[in-house]
Amino acid sequence: MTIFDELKARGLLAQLTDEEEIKELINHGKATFYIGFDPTADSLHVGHFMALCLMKRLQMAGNRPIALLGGGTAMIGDPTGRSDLRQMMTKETIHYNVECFKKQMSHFIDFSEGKALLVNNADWLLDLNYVELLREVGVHFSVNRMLTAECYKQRMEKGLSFLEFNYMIMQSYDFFTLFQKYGCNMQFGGDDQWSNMLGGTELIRRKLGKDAYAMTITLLLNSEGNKMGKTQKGAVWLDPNKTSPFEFYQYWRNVDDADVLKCLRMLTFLPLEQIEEMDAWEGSQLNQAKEILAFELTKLVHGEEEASKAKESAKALFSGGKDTANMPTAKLTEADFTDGTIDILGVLVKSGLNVTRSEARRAVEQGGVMVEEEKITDVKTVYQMEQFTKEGLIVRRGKKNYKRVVIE
RNA sequence: GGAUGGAUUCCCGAGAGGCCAAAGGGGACAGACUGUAAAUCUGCUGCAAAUUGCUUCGGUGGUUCGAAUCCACCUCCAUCCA
Repeated sequence: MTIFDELKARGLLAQLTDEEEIKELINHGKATFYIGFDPTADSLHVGHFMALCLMKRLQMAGNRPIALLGGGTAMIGDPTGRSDLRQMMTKETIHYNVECFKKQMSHFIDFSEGKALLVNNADWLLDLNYVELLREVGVHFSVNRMLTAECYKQRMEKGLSFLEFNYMIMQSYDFFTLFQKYGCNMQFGGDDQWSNMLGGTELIRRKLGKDAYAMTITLLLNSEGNKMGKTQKGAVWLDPNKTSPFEFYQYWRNVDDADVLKCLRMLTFLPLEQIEEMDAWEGSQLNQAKEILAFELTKLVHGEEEASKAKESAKALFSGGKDTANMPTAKLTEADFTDGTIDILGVLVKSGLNVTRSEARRAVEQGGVMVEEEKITDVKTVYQMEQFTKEGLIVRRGKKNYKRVVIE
């Protein structure tokens, strides 16, 4: 199976500027392609992960990837898919985020010996001369056409600043620059980037009279049409300090039935034949597929050892096992106790299971809190410091939130 | 620059001097049912030393016994005019 067919079979391809040409290039390892990542946070998230996987797949097929860090474009802020202005980030924040991205990316992509490149568009965007840019690049863009672009549509009602309006031009200029500097002939990105990417191919055609290609990958949406990888608390991060391997595992273990197969196809490297077998599974059997999904992804992001740990502790918690060694742990200090005691609300808040005491109180009152498999009904329940030594106490809030609480 | 309308809790959105920690919906959280799923039903949703107290309705000041509600100024947003 060719790489192109595989991508297609996995449902990754969304839009392509020239299917035949792109097929030819990537199947024969003749593509030098780039994917842009704007450093809007200090860690990559699931959306980035998909793009990195695509990079990896194509790299394995002999193509050369360029990871473009948007140190310059982040100064502007991509308005795509946003209903309001992004908060402007300081240069320091952007710089810091760029460094974080670099570190994380090197886990996924082999940058050694020029097999892949890592560049930062701050290197060319920041020194641009305004008037010169307008004359060189600005002439090639029609405002009328830009305004009809999908990515600005949502903003036409709420307002779009001139700053953000220029984002497309910056991204187009990136492609143009990479094309000239590194012979980068293709750009990939999320499907929401389509219009920005077309801007680039158009610019290259107009300025150089040459062809470059663009291809978007399907956005990973759940059955309700929301982007996956987002929780109430925010994104699912790849940084283990922001989203622990256990939480990461649990996120995928808990996807809707309707989304499991799609996720397996799009996110894992499991052979398609194996995934097709799972397609026949029904009902509670899907839980196995979810386990596989969660394990595979955790393995890719955090390594096999962490993945096994996460799997074991999940098993222990939900299937009555005894292994508590790998359960997420919360540490209390002596300062958390008054006269050697702490009440249940204090335990819940200090362990991070609840944010406020009011919230913790509600959880207890509604029968959602268990300590060592025993339901707590009294808000005033008090614990002694000694009870947290050694193994500590296993505290549960709701069905899926567990912490082993120990004293330091 | 001018005119008009607007800003309410996580989001949408009622509220038009006391009965307002603020209707209703969504979301989140908890319970029941389940398969760690979905759907459904129930509860709950500012904070706390919790039959009470404290802080909230864009900001600052004012009127009043009492202000989300009235007044003044300011900030931001939308629409129209320039």
